[in-house]
Amino acid sequence: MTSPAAAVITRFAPSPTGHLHIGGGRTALFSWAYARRHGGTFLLRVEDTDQKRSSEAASRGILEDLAWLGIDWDEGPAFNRENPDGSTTTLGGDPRTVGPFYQSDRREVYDPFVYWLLERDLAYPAFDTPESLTAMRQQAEKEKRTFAYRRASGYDRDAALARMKAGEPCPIRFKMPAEPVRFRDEVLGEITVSSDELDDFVIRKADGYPTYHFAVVIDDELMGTTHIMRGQEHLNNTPRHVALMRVLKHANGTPFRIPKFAHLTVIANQDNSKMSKRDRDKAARAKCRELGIKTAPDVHAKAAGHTLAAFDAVAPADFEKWLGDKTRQLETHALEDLASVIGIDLPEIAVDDFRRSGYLPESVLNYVSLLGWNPGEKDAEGKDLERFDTAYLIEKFDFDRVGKSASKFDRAKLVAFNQDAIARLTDDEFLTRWAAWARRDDRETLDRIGIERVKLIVGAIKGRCKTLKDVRAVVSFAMVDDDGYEFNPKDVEKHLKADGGSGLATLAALATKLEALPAFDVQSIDALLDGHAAESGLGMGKIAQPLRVATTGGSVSPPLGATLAILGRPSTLARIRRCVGHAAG
RNA sequence: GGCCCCGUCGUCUAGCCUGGUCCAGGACACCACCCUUUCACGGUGGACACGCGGGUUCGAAUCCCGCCGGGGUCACCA
Repeated sequence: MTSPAAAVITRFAPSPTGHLHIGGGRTALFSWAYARRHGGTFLLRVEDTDQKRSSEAASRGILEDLAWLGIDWDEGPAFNRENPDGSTTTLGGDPRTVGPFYQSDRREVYDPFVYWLLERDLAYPAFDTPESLTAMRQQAEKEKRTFAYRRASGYDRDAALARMKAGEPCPIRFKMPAEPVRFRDEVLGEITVSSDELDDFVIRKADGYPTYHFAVVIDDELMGTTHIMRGQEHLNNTPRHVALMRVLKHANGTPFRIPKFAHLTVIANQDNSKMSKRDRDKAARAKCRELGIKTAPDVHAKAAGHTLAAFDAVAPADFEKWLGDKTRQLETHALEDLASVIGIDLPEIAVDDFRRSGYLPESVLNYVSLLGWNPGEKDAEGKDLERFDTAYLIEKFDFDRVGKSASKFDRAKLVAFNQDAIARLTDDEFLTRWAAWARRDDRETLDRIGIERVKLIVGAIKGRCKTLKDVRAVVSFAMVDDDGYEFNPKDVEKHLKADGGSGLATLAALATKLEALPAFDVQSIDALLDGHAAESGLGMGKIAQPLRVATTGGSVSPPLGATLAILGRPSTLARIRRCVGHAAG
């Protein structure tokens, strides 16, 4: 038995300002895996102390993102996750009564610690104006040294306390001890920061809310966190937190513990810029500029065949503002509408972006866990082991194999992982997964093709899909009306009219046979085609390509059995008839 | 700019701690060929890296120093 003191408690503490970023997803994954590996507890805490930027919707979105990934939290906000079998599992809860888990609901938790510090002059109210703060910063910059706010030498503590007690709003700052801070990071090693670099940072804002620095320290202590994993952008904050932990005590005199830290590297774009939600808007904006799009009507002018429902919900004036303002973001679906019109793939940044693009959670998890970590094991062929599931991750994950250098996100490799994961799915699994995905993210294909028709040809199309979204492209020829597509002139020439119209003759013969075929399914159609090839002495190419041109307009489509089966007999025959007429006329 | 962190193929990385088995291994991407009714899939093969300069050593991707390069951070945001 492990003693309670040895139990591992990890947490993920997002701030709800939008969907979960892929980097946050990796942090959550590692924290979760570490807790699972040690039979510990993984908890979720929502850091919503910034009233202006936090939202209820974003919190819910992050919970959903985590649940979709399959990362379940033992403690934290309650969430009902729907399982594939239709049942639901409730995530979260508060068995140790360490909640609530929204920091905005914990305000009264922080104040006693603030007062405790205040009484001992380890913290103090500050009354600087924003102007004087800016002036100090500029002065420091001019002198080429780090700006670190320190309490002025003439500070009148009694007067300041009196002003605070009189109700004057003011931030409260922590009085940073003068000694350097040294701590050990599980991945980076020993880190030392001179006290010159540390400031008397704010622990409680004038609005009464604790700052992030204060709330994390208090909450991690109260919730018993033993291991803190977070992005490397927090590395510079850690000395502040450690300094606080060293002086803070509970009411009964017990000092705070110092948990173990592990700072994970940043995930960057290929050009080394930080992956940011704005990258999606940036990509779309650049393409609009390239195409000369300046107004909403310009978008409509190019919209042939594309739905613009979400885009049209955006006021034209707002769209124009968006075009000229790098800091603006378009609503998710509006942006996707726009992207399909201008013909670009938006870079996925948030977990939800990957979900909507049709990636499987297991491949996202697998790929992302390899960014900055690797198991260091070989597979049966002696190659580095790269493809694994979360059970394996849980079994192997530890800090000693976490990398120190930043990594770039390579979408192509993710795609390869996803393609592989899809290929390993059984036909039934694929169908179930696709249907569940399409219900949320591709209603159009689901409605127009329908699960039953996809089922007919699932075996033939599964291997052609790199993502679930690709089903749409693979069956797109079946989504148009029988007279709703063009015949590619070059293909008509090459496969139908050449050789004195032999392709057309084949088409006519095939139409008759197809009409008489007892069962119009993939196998029967393939058998019929094989039979015709043997009988006529023609190569398969001479048979298949004319049919493809006739039924899809071009020379590229899934294997013919599948192509014709999903169209169904009436459409197939109607399309052949139309084509013959077209080529003859 | 100050401080902190990092530096192996285009990208993710193994190897580095405990120097020789590394004229550096794997994966993705790329190129070629094969398979094939198209497009894909698949198969086989190929090209591709130790940032630079010193030092230590019989021997350095591995240890030390310097330089250069990249990233992070400098809020009453988290």
